[in-house]
Amino acid sequence: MPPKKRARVTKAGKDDDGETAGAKRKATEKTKESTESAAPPQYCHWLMKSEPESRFENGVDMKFGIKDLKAMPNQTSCWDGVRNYQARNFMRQMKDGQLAFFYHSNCKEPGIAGVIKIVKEAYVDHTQFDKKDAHFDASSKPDNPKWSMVDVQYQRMMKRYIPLSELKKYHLQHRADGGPLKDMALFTRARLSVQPLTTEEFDFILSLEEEKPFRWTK
DNA sequence: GCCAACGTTGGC
DNA sequence: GCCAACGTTGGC
Repeated sequence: MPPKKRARVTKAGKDDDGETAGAKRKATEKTKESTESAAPPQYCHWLMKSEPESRFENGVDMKFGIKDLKAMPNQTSCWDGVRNYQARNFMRQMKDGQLAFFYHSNCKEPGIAGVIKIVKEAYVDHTQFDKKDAHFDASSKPDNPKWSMVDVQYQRMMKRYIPLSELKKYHLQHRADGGPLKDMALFTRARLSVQPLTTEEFDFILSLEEEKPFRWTK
């Protein structure tokens, strides 16, 4: 039922519980004496990247901008094609009703285009088994699927587009003065296509909608 | 189109 | 389990 979309992420390693070697090592150290419930911090806001301009991968157009989501039935789509364990694990943490920014990547002017809502929590990404899909994963078996997806629904456009360049200026400024974007994953983990935002980061970015585009003040 | 950053692979 | 080679992301 959920319509189709494409998100793009790297192929990743073979570890079937989905941690990189480094992350796993850390987790093991951490959970040695503490119990299972040494849970990761719970995030409730997200940023999800997708490409609004045409680009062909294995003969398939990866274009899926916020307008494409809005044009879907019920303005809803599954977020398939994520093939990176960190990104997948963040999707598995997502809860029904949480909000995310729809980020336009790999385009003329990258930036945050709008707000979307998680409307279905993580379930099996069927495209991993589809040989014709750009993100087919021959190493994933139906009895033990590797990759998950969520469903998202369009909420609204940003009142104004928030370009990456502007976010970066705030990031640099906040690194110096301790402001809310000082550790934003968009800059500290630039290649992650699904990333968490703290409430402070999310609220600060929303507040930018009301501001004039950033200018350096002398 | 270039290429830096970084994640993954595979030889040893 | 190190690490060089390779592949991908995504800004510019």
